[in-house]
Amino acid sequence: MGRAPCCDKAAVKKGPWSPEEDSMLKNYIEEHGTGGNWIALPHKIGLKRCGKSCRLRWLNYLRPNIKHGDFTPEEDSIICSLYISIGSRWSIIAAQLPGRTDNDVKNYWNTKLKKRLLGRRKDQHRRSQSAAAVDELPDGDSTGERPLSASAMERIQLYMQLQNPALPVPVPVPVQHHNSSVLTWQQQQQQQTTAAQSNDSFNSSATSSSMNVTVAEHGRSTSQLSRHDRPLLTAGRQLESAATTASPSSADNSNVVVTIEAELQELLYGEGSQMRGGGAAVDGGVLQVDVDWWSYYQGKQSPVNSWDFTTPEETTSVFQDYTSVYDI
DNA sequence: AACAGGCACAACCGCAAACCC
DNA sequence: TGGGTTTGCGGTTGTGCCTGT
Repeated sequence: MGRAPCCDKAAVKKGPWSPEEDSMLKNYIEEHGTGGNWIALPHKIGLKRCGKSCRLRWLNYLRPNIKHGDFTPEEDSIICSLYISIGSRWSIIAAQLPGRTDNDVKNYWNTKLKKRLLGRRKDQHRRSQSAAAVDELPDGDSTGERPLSASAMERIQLYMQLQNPALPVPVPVPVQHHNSSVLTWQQQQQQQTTAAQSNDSFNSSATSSSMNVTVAEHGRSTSQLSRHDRPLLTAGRQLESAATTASPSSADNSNVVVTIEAELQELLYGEGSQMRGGGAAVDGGVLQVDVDWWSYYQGKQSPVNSWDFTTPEETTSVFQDYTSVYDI
């Protein structure tokens, strides 16, 4: 006996929404709100739709102030930077882009940005080679090691290619236990749990203060946080924890992140391109980076980031967390 | 003009986390 | 505190449009 379905699938309409359905849903929510129960909502309205479908339609399309299409270079830059920093956390990335939804960002990444970034280096390294290697990886074993996710692999691939296009595309190697500085997946999970438990109040950390800014943007104080905001807090915790568990053995590449940012802009917009008067420029073969990017992370510019990377070193540590585990 | 393939976007699905009783 | 319910998220699929042949 499986999980109970969230709705009666036979009695529920699927597929594209009609303008009539849109207006019914929009009018009702604007007048009455969601009532705190999406499952019950379609019945109240008289819509033959699943509650989840209503929620998605509202959040991704009908909600006020939704932007569609035409991402700006600034948005491109934020998406790429955050993707490399934290992976496919689309809701978090979208939270930094006012008016954008996670679905929008995800689609934009998958259909355009990823191809733009990886595609430019494709001539040098056949991606099929790495794809085959990833396919052959085991699904994990009894020791609890987790295979590298496609997202993480992609990020490392991007990173390695950006760092040195001449290198072959890396193939992840499951962690060996000979190096005490390298944490297994289980150990990291354990440490993250411990870190979360020892930080229950979550008030005095940098994470909390930056969270407050984000929440304020939505017109609510921290005390008014609903559970819908908490994934952000959880993500902040996880990132904070990941930063502290990063391997110390691979410490000194604090400029990696800003270098990635600079190169991202080159890949996206061409060599020597600059944004907002900042970004990267190539000077005598050495990348000169104006760290405008970090002002996002430090709350100096809007939109403000919603977690607690306060230095490039911390984000770099998160990246190290991925690379160290797989002996890359 | 017809067809195939690619692309972009909307929508769905399954799972895990959070909530509530 | 445990179990059922709801929500949110990320991955995947479906569909319509566009472009090239």
